[in-house]
Amino acid sequence: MSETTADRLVYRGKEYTCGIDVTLAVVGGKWKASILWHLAQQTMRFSDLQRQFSDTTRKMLTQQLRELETDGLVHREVYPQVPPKVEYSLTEKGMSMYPILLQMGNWAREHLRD
Amino acid sequence: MSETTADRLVYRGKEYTCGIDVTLAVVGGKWKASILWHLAQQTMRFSDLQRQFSDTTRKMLTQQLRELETDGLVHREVYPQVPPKVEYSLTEKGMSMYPILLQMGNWAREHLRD
DNA sequence: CAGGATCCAAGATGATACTG
DNA sequence: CAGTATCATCTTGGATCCTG
Repeated sequence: MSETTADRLVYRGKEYTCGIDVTLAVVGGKWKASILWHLAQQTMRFSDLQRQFSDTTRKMLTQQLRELETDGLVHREVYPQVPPKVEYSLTEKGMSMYPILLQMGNWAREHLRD
Repeated sequence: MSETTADRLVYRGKEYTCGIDVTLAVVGGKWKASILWHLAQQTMRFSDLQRQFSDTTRKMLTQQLRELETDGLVHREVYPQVPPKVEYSLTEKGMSMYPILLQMGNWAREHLRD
């Protein structure tokens, strides 16, 4: 992330009005917060994630994981064997997001009673 | 927000896998975080917000404000006069989100260097 | 001034089939 | 097992015009 003029931020070629929006761009995608939460509990194989997100297509899951990997929050470890084995885990950067995710969860429970 | 079975949450008719996703649904919309941040600084008229978000259409701004109002984060005060005057401010619930927004902004600055 | 209504383009997501 | 490719669809966001 780099700063330009008058509080404008640039991250990966896109402009944002504030850091909050950058964070939302990184963790706000569909399923991303959930993925991060699950990976914070334990390293998981792709098939484990598929089980957790049974109503999500493989395509979406893969896509979101790739983006999280690109942003450096998730590490993807490929074991060169047949059948393939791929494990996903959080990087330090990913871990650093965890406390904020917890607070977001708590906020919903405390403030959004129907 | 209410709980159903196996960690499933329901908020305003939609199902979510966790509270984090509910929070993201509420504050993750386009411009919403920015709107909340600005309103945390001061009450603003619609025209003030238009100036701040000059590259946003009235339609989008109105839509996002309406949703924030529905979710109880923003208060909309209409003054019955001609020409109309409408002021937007944060509710207590909206204010309660502010610390988390700040943390999200800080996280981006600390962890997302290009 | 502060919007609402309508139509359309673009982007995000889903279904399905195929692969090393 | 862990994907990719392609096509269809559903949802968002923008442009434009109208109103009390």
